[in-house]
Amino acid sequence: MKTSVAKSSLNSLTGKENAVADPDVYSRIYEAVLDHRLPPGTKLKEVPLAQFFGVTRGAIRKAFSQLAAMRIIELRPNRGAIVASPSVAESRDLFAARRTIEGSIAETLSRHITKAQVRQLSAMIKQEDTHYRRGETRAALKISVDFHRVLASMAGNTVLTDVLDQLVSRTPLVVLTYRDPAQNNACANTDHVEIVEALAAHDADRAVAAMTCHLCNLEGQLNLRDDAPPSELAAIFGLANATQQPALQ
Amino acid sequence: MKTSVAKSSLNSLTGKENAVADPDVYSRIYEAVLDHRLPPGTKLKEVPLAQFFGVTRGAIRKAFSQLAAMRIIELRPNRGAIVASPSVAESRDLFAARRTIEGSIAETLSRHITKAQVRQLSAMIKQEDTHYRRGETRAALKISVDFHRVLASMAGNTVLTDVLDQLVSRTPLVVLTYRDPAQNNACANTDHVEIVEALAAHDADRAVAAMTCHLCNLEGQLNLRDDAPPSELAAIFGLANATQQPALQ
DNA sequence: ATGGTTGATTTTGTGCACAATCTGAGTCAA
DNA sequence: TTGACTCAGATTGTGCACAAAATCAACCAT
Repeated sequence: MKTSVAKSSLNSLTGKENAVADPDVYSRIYEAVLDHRLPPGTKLKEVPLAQFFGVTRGAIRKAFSQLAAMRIIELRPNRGAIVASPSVAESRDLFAARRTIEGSIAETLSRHITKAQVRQLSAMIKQEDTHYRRGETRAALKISVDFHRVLASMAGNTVLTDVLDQLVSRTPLVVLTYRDPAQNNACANTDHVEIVEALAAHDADRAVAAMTCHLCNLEGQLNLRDDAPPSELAAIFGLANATQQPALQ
Repeated sequence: MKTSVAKSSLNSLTGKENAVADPDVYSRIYEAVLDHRLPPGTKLKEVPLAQFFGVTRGAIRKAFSQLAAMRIIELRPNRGAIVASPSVAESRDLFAARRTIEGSIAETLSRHITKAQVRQLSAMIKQEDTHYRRGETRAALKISVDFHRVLASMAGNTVLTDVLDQLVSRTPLVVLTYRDPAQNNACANTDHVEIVEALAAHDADRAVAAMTCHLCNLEGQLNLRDDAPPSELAAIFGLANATQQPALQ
């Protein structure tokens, strides 16, 4: 098979790292989860994945470890990995945490944002818009996520940037899990425009408000009612359900 | 040797976990780093550690992986692990991030804190104080750290709690690295009292101010001047220095 | 039917041997 | 002395075989 060939060529390209997952394996699983090709609750078996990617179980294991750190998958002792199914409470907490952190980032950045940075952000928004118009939802979504990452890195606090990266990475999974099918997610591209305008005007209050509002809008588009009385039970059921019919959804 | 005996008994107690480090190995290394028995820059070799702890290299490796995720150690491909030596900029960012997150936590908690929770926090402060009076600095420091963790969990946002846990865990390493020897670190126990009082009074603004002030005080006790012109060079030098003379510091 | 038990099969976890890589002392030439 | 080169020893990375555990279906008793 071309298993060993693919592997060795990959290694020479990327360089192996101690306890750091092969970035390709990591991102391929991550993308699959975000594409809903692997819906929440799906069991991830090591051997099939290793064979499919042409790597050893060890490589899969490392990727699992990092995906679990990002809360993209859940690692259960002796029982393998499943795609995470974030609860309603956890999803709400995630957005609340993002409001806190990104509010702070918007405030900081509004003080020392440069014109070049404003241009870069505007370019991202334009690109995002182009993808949306062409119906390339996935590409647009990716840029939309990157927009927040870039914003964080521009603010200059590396610790907050790292922390936010974890939160931003988890968000698409939440969105896909609780996206309201009735509601068309006209992703608030105008929100991003408003944020950049406020930043460019060096108006901290307005920037924070715009960011908070944007995140609230995003959360508001989701179906995050915990009305179901046995909420925990429902989560378990949904989880077991997905495990049994992973290919059907 | 009792290697295998110690290992199997440990396993039966803790239960092995997929890609999750043995908690004992993890915390023993963590404690050693925080005790400055392993100063920043120290090389951590797998085989000696494995022999010392009576576990296999695999167990050490998993612990490394998690310690690296917490930024307690740094993992360099093919070159092993060293104790992290946080830069001045990173340390400042860490405190800034904590102010953001813990400010939010204080604000949230000030709204729905219960009397029982106030009692619990007061008890922790009292215990911390007792340890300080007895000169048990290490025990006191541990409670002091836990105080912030408990505060976060009381606020109820699990995502923010997790995120803050990472930051809080890294803080002692920063403090030990940049502690000003001249300044006696009369750890601001009174700060904690003030925070709890503000929370108990349901005064959000005062609680946020108290928390921010506390973290600023903590940071202010450190020697975080980046006056050295080649700051990056200084970091590298300090790092290499520590690597070569790990036992002397 | 329902609940519990057993055992074959699948899946995850781990130890070890070997491969790949790095380190540092030694050598030599400029 | 400085710099480049080489090579032995030390250290990290990985694949595989085996061990441990969970799963699932079949079976039995109630």
